[in-house]
Amino acid sequence: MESVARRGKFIVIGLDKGELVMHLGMTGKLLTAGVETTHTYGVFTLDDGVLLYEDPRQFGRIEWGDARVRRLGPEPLLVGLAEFSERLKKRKTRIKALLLNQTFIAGLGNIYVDEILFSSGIHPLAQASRLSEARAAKLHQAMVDTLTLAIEHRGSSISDYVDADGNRGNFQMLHRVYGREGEACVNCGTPIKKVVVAGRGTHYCPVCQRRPRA
DNA sequence: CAGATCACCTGCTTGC
DNA sequence: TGCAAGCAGGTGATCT
Repeated sequence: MESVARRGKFIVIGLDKGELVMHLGMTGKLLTAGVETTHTYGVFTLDDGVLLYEDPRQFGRIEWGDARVRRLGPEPLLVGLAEFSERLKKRKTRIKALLLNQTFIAGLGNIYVDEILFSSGIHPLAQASRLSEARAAKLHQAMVDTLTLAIEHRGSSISDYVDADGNRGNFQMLHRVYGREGEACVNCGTPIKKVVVAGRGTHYCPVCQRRPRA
């Protein structure tokens, strides 16, 4: 093994034979300690130990080559406001669906999209191309701030997620809309709503995130 | 081509 | 208590 990198939700492992690209899906885990279980689908022998790949739901993938990675959009913590805003203008779809689209921007998942939209006061059904410059700027800032804070808290552990050492994250304690249906909005007290957008559970405050005009 | 929906799989929670 | 239905952090095939 010569290198390990991340791009979006993919882990790229450089080997002398080429690149091994992994995606953990929803329940995949790569562990440096532990024993094989019925859900262990890969065992990698390292010079100094073993790497176990577990994935109960089997939504994860391990493949050769970077074909998938090359199609990804920019990294959310690297893309500038100007480029982000330009890309938004070209898309007519609903902002929630667009932020989840990995070819638009890489690495955002359902939890973080809901939290980012809440922070920026944007309704999940808002049409991307119709966001004002000011709202696009707010969205960009919320994206950077939310991810930075989540990384500091080592991610969101709701049921399965742990890091490579088996440790849970803490960011779920700071979720303001995700998983809080019916609870009072931290800004205005209105009960948080949950609907389905782009096939995903979508949590938002109906007052702080105004529905766009049709 | 862009956008929307559904299928994929297992396990845990909910409600009767 | 038991069991079926519903739901879950993601994507990709397949429609329109």
